[in-house]
Amino acid sequence: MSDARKTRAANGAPKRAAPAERAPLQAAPLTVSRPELLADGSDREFRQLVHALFGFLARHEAVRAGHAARIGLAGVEYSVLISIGHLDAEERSVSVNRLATHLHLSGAFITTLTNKLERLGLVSKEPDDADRRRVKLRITAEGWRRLSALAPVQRQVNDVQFGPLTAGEFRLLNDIMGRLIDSSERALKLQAFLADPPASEQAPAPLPAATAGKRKG
Amino acid sequence: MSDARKTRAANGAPKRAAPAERAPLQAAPLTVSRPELLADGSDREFRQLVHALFGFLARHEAVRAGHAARIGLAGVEYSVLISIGHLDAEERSVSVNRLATHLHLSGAFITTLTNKLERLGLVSKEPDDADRRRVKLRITAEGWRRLSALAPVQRQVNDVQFGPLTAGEFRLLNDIMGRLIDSSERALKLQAFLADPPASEQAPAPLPAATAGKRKG
DNA sequence: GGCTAAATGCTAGCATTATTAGCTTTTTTT
DNA sequence: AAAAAAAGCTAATAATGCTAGCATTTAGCC
Repeated sequence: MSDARKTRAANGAPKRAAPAERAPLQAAPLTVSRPELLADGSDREFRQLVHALFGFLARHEAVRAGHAARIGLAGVEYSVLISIGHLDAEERSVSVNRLATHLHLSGAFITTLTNKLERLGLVSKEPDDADRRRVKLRITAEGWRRLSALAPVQRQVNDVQFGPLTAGEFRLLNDIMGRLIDSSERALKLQAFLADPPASEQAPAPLPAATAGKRKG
Repeated sequence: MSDARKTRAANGAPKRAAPAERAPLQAAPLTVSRPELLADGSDREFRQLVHALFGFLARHEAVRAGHAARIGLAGVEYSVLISIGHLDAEERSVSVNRLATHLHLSGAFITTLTNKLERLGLVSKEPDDADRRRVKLRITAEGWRRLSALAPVQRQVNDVQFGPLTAGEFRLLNDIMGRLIDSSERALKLQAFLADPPASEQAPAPLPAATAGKRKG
C-alpha cells in the first residue's frame, strides 16, 4: 500500500489506487500579500524567488565544500576556521561560545569541530588568562599556510561564481542581505509567536516584543 | 592534550601550551580578484557578502521549517510537497527522479520522503500508464487542505521577512539570483576541474567544457 | 569569607538528513 | 529474444548538529 507499482504487480490487474480526487490546479492561495511582491495579483514571482534562494543556497554551500575539500576539511569546518580568523582580527579574542553564536551553531558542536581542527594542527586552544573558564582560539601558522595555499584557486572560482555582478549590484546585494537578515529574524519571532501565542491573547497584535516559544535548534 | 583547561588544571602550573607563533594579523590573501568586488583593494566587503549569504540562507531555512512545522512536516518535506504542486501544474506529471533533480536531492531520498507523505495522506502515488516504471506524484485533496490552512499565517510571516524589499529591489533580486545560480553552476564545474585536472593538462584553460571529476553529493 | 548561582566548555548519546550500493521491474536497444 | 538502460525501492551508512549532564571557574549575595 506504499508502493504503487508493487501493488499493481501483485494484483496483476491495472486497478489504479483511488485516483485521488483531481486536485484543483490553481487552488494554492497567496503566500505573500505585500503589493510590491505581487505581479498581476499573483505570487508566482515571489514563489520563484523563494525557490531560487534555496537553489542558490545549495550551490553556494557546494562551492564552500569544494574550497574546504582542497585543504582536507568539510564545509562547516572551513567556516569555523576562517571565522576564527575574522573574529580574532576584529575582537582580539575568540571563545567557543562567541564562535557558536556567530555561526548560529551550538557550543557543543563548536567544541567538537575546534577539537578536530586542533588535532589537525590548524587551530590552537589556550586557556584565557583573564577568565580561565574560557579558551582562546587561534589559527596556527600551519592553518594560515593552508588558507594561503587555497587562496589562488578560491579566487578563480569566486570570480566565476560572482562574475555576473556589477559593482553596483554587489553593493546593493550586500545592503539587501543585511536588511533581509534583520527582517528574517523578526519574521522568525512573529512565526514563533503565531505558533505558540501566550494563551488568552488571541489578538493578532503585530510584532510582539519577545516571546519564549520553544524553537527548533 | 586536547583540553587546554584540563591540562592546566592537572598541572597546577600556568604553563600555557606553546603560544602558537603569533599569526600574521592580516595574512589572508584575497579570495576574489574582480575589481567590481573589491573596495580599496580589499576583499572585506566581499567576505562580508559571502558570510551574509550564509546568515540569510540559514534564517530562510528556519522560516521554511516553521511553516512546515505548522502542518506537521520537516522543512524538506514541505519543499517536496509544494514542489510536487508546482511541477504538476507546469508539467502535468511528476516522477520521483524529476523531483529529485529539481530539488538537487538523490532519488532514494525522494522515495523515502514521498513514501512518508503518502502515509500521511498528503500525496498520492499512482503508476504512470505511459511508463509503468514511473510513479505519478500528486498532492491529495487533504494535502491541498493543509497548504490552504497554512497560507494565512505564511502570508503574515513572509510579508515581514521580505518587508524591506521595494518592488524594484524584488525584481532585481529575482534576476540576480537567477544569474547567480547559473554562475555558481559554472563555478562548481571549474572547481571540479581545478581539483582534478584530466592529467597532462596543466594549462589553466578557463572554463573547460565539462569534466567528470567525482563530486560530493 | 563562604555559599549559591551562573557561565564556560567538554563528553556522550541521539535525531535528522541525505547518500551510495544493490535489487526488482519495466522499457529500450540491438 | 537477449542485453542494456532506466525507474524506483530498501538497507546500510555517513555527515551534521543537537540536548543532557558534568566539571571547573567566576560572580553575586548574605
